[in-house]
Amino acid sequence: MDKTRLGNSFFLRDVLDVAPALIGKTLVRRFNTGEIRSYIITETEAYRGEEDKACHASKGLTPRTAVMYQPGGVIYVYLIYGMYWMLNFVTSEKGNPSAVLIRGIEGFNGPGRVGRELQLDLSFYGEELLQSERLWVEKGITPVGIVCSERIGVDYAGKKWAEKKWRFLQK
DNA sequence: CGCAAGATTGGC
DNA sequence: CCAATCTTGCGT
Repeated sequence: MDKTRLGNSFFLRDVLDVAPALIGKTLVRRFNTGEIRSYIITETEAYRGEEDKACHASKGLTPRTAVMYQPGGVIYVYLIYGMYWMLNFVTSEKGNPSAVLIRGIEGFNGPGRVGRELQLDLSFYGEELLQSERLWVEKGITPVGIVCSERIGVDYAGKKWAEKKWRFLQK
């Protein structure tokens, strides 16, 4: 096991700490062909607990959100608009359903493009980042600067939650 | 059981 | 502006 792979202690923190900390980290994907590609994470968004109306866990514990109730360090993927797989990492301790959406990696901006590049599918749901042979996160670079802004596409959650500046990106 | 909307993207 | 494409949650 690689020494630089980020373990559960990295993800067992508040999602508002983990989301910005992921900027500059290295996302590693080992494809079925055996090819390994690495990408620097450039943009993330935090979704924080049942009270966050923009977070899927605001619907409570369902088959879809169940993985978010696990301890941090596992993968949460879901299909949106029938064609895009969104990549998320669960954070926080067990029972505090939060996750970080990976909105951008170097060369690929937008969560849909990220999922397409990484060739994600439902089989990644619940996979542990510390154990996975095909997707994990490693120590990366020190970002020169991180800026935050409002999350994208969550107006439906109402003003209180839509205006939270929980989107983080490399300056 | 039907249906509207979605943490999006790309084309017209 | 709007279609693609399908899962999910909610209303009936």
